Amino acid sequence: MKITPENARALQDELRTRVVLDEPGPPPGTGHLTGVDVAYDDARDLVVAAAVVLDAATLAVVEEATATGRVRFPYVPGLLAFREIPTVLDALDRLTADPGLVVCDGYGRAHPRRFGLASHLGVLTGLPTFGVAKNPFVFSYDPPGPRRGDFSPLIDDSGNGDRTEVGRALRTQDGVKPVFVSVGHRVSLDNACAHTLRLASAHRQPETTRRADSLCRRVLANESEGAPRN
DNA sequence: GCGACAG
DNA sequence: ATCTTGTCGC
Repeated sequence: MKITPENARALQDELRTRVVLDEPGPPPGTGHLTGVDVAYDDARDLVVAAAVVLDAATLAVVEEATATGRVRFPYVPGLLAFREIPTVLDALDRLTADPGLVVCDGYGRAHPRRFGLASHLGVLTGLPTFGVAKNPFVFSYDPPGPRRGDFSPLIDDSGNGDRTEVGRALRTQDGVKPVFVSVGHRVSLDNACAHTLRLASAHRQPETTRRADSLCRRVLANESEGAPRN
């Protein structure tokens, strides 16, 4: 059956039962960290995904891969994964290196049904994943302290009086707006935040996201100006 | 019913 | 996400 915005929510509820939340994940500074991101050209119906593997100890680029596809799903808040994941999976498949821990541009558990992009990608690939988003989406938080490393809980208070912690607002640079970290698959929140801080030593956003973002934008620009596609 | 709402 | 130049500051 084709996935539509109507049945996508039910699919999320089903896939959510496969998320693993009781593993700490790889310790910071070891193995590989892979950033994934996507860029769109809606007018030309094009989508380009990028996967960039970094050495966790040095943050040096180990390998890059991209994939191009057609836009198959509209942007619907809460259903972002269905729009982004097909092309992201293609890009990951083109990697030779072990992706290690995957860092997504968006949410994991911080999602209306606790199954954001990072959770979805983790379940589909089996890889440890977490998400780092630029906005708090529908959640609330008290501003963390002003220094790099300060954080506060990201709260879902949409329920019946409950205030579930779904992630963290994490300050990655002194005096700069925090990023919003949440667990995807097979990683603890503490560990995800530790990785994020290491990856964001020079900028607000983690190096994984910055690298993947610039790569898919670059490729999309080339594809749009008539370069041969694959 | 209407508006808000990751990217 | 995307549309978009110069400009302020380290």
